[in-house]
Amino acid sequence: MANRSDTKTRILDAAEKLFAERGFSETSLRLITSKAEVNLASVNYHFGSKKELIRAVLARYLDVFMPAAADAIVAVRSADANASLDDIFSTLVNPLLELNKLRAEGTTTFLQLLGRGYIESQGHLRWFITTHYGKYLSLFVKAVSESTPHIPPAEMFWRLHFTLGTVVFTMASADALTEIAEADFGEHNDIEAVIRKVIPYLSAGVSVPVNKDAN
Amino acid sequence: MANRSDTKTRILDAAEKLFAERGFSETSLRLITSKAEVNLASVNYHFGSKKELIRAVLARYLDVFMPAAADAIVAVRSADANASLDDIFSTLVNPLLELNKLRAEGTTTFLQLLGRGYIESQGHLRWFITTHYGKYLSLFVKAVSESTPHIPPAEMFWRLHFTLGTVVFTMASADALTEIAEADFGEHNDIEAVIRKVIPYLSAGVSVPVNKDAN
DNA sequence: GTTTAATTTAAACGAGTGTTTAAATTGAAT
DNA sequence: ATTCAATTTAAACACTCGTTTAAATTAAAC
Repeated sequence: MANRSDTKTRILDAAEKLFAERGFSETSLRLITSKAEVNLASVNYHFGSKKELIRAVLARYLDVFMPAAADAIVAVRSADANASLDDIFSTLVNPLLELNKLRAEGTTTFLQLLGRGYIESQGHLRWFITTHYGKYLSLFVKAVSESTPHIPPAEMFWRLHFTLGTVVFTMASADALTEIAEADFGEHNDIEAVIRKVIPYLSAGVSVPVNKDAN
Repeated sequence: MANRSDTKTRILDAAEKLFAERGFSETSLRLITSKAEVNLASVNYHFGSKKELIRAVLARYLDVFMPAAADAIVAVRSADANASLDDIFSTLVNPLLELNKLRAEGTTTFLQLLGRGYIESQGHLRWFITTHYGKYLSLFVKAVSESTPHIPPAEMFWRLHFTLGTVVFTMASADALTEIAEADFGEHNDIEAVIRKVIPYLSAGVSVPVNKDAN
């Protein structure tokens, strides 16, 4: 046993779990390698550095999710050229849930990693995502913008970042929130339930008419 | 010169700026004390520990903002018992902008600190805020809930956390976002403009009717 | 002016970090 | 069986971190 890819995978599996739970900078390589039951130095041997390990962890999900999500959006829009904003957002649900087939808790882990990434990273991760997956992001922005033509581009810029904040923050603390919700209201929510709760919230916010005479 | 409170204030001023910019764990005491031009050990002498310094930095804003915001909300609701959700959110704008009179860039700094706090803290800050300012938070939640009676409590729990995520994330990266917006769309936004952009977004999301037959 | 307390200072401590090194081990090809 | 490259291993390196210590300095009280 223990062929080449085994150690690499053990590291990735342990790292993604810990990164999602506690964030990147709060997770040491020693903690990762002890959970993975591999030697400390093997991280630098297989990945070169901690930064590259972080990128590899994210890439393993993004390489699956991004094309699937793009395909789904293209399909929906060619089936219905006037797909609503809610339709566009809802289209992302299936590609997200498909990640559970990739690995156990895949959807939650991916969303939490995404959240940690956007929250923590100053530069290297943002750069990595926009340069490697920029064309997908453009497609998403285009689909959203064209489904809500009454929102001017500058306003849409802000609203999409509001949306990113909502998703990222919610997912980074999703575990804690579902626990509180269960304790306080007795309703159990899995990750799909949370996603389906957030979509109407986002759709309403992004598409609300701009009040010209504000202030 | 350099009497007792001078050193303390120099530390707080330097710390809040750096904490807001780079986050708590990414800001070392050595960086703070060098910017403040005080000795490294004076942080532990005056504040006891880094954690207590973080709390002191936040308390300096919360002690001003929380009572002012609570008063404003009470005033609005007694003037108009049917104040809308938008009214409630808008009521917070003035207390926020008043922080600019406390210190230069006070509003931005406070909101960014709040964002960093909710993003980074695992326990001690959440505990500090809820135990010291819990009664104000309850008042806010009550005001929001009663302005949107068609949203059941469990759903409101989630939507308020979505809202928290939007605000916190937007503010933590507000500087970067205003720069991009200026470069890409040529429109300059100060902190007040961003606040006034986010309020309609939040109001629409929080108050959107619940779709019973979702899924 | 002397005493006493408060504050500032330089230095070190101990623990933790990512990374590198060089030797040991493994697996496959000859 | 031997060679050779790939991989794993234990150890050390160089650095940063928050915190503590004990001496030096400053300010206040008597």
